[in-house]
Amino acid sequence: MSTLATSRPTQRDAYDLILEAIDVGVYKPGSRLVESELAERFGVSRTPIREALQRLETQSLLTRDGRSLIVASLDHNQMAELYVVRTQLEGLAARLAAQHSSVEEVNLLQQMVEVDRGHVLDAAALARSNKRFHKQLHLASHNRFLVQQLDLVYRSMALLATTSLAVEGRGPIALDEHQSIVTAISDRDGIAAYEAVKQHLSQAFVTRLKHDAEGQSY
Amino acid sequence: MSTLATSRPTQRDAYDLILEAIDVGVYKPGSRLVESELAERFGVSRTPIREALQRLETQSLLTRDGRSLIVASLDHNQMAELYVVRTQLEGLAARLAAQHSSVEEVNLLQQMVEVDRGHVLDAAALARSNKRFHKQLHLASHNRFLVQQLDLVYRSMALLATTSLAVEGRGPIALDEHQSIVTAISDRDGIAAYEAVKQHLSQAFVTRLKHDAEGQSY
DNA sequence: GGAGCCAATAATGTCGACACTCGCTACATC
DNA sequence: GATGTAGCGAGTGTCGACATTATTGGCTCC
Repeated sequence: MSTLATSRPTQRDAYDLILEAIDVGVYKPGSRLVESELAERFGVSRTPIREALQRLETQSLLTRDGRSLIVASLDHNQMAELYVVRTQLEGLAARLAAQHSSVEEVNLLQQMVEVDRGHVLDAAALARSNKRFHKQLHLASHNRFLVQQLDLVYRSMALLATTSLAVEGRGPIALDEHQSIVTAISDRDGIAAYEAVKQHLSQAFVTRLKHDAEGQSY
Repeated sequence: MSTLATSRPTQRDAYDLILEAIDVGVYKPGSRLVESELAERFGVSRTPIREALQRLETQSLLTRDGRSLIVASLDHNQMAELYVVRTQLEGLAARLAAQHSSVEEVNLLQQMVEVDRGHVLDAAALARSNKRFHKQLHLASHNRFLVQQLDLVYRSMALLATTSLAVEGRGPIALDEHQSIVTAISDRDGIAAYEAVKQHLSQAFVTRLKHDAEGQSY
C-alpha cells in the first residue's frame, strides 16, 4: 500500500489526469482526444471527462478541429507572443513582490536558490524546482489575479515539450539570474526586480530558440 | 457581453445565457446558482448548464462556497489588484499596437474616437462603444495570448456593476484620453502609448473609487 | 433553555442510453 | 476515370435517472 502522497494520486479528478497525460506526452500537440477513449482509460463515464475537456478548452490547452478536440500546439509565432506576455506579467509580479512580499517570503525564495545549487546536474529536478521558484515569486506579488493569469501562462507553456533548463550549461546561469531577482526583491527595488526578471526570461527565450534551431532538419 | 452584435436570438448556448443573466443583474455577486433552477429557466437539461458553469468557474466568474456555486464578487482589494493587472496588460497591448498595428487598424481606432464624440450624452451607448474601442486596441497588438488574457480581465470586470463612464463628466475626458492613445499609436511611439493607457486607466480607477466612496453609507 | 444528534431534503456528482450530425466509403452513373 | 450519392459508422450533444453528500430543521436529552 502506497503511503507516499506525492507518488500515488489519491483520487485525482479527470482534469488532473488528462493534464498529466498531456504533460507526460501521452497526448502530444495535435493529438485528437476522443471522449469515450479517455473515459475508458480512466475508468469513468464520459460526463466527468467532458467537464474536464471543457475546462482545458477554456484554458486554451485544447482547441477545436471541426467538432472534435485536439491538443493545442504553439507555433513559433505563438511561442514568441507567449513570451512577451509572460515577461510583462512576471515582471509585474517581481515589481509587486519587491513592494509587498513579507520578509519570510523573501527568505524562502533565497533558500530555494541555494538549495537548487545542489541540483544543477539533475535537469528534471531543476525543472521542477524552477517551476516552484517561479510560482513562489508569483505568490509573493500578493495579487490573486496576477497569480491566476500567470497560472494560465504556465499551463500553456506545458505545450512546449522541452524546458530551456535542459540545455547544456543553462542551469547554473539561470540560478544566478534567480539570485539577481531575489536580491532585487530583498532590496525592495521594484525596478531592478522587474529588469532582472526581464533579463532572465529573455535569456531563457534565447536559449529555447537556439535549442529549437539546432533541432531543425533543414 | 454580446458577442454576436445585432443578431437575432439564435439558439445561444447556456454559457452565453448565464453570462448575460449575470450581466443584466438577474444574478448578482453572491447569488447562489442552482443547476436545476437554471436548467428550468433556460429549458434545457442540467448537462449543458453544468458545462457552462464549469467554464464560468474556470474563468473565475463563479466561485465555490462549499459545494455550490455563487457569483463571484470583487471586494475593494481585488478590484485594486485587477486594475494593476489590467493596466500592465493593456499598457503592453498599446505598446505592441504602436509597433505592429496596420495603418487600417489605427484608422479604425481614430474613427471610433470621433464617432463616440457624438454619443457623450448616452452613457449606455458610450459604455458599449468603450468596450469595443478597448477590444480593438487589444486586437491591434497582434498578440493572441494578450487578447485572450485581456478578455479574461474584462469578463471579471463585468462583476463590477457600474462603469466609470456613467459618472458625470467622465465621458468627454475619457474620449480625450482615448485620443491620446490613438495618437501615440499612430506616431508609432510605444512608450507614449503605454503611458497614455496607464494614465487613462489610472483616471478611470480614480473615478470608480470616487463613485464607490460616494455610495458608502457610513 | 441550549446543545447535540438524527432524519428528511435538496442539490450535486455520475452514469448509461439515445439522438443527431458529420465524414467516410463504396457504389453507381455519366 | 471522375463525380455524385446513398448508406453507414464513429463521435459528440443532450437527457433523465440514480447515487452520494451537504444542509436544515426538528427532536431529544442533559
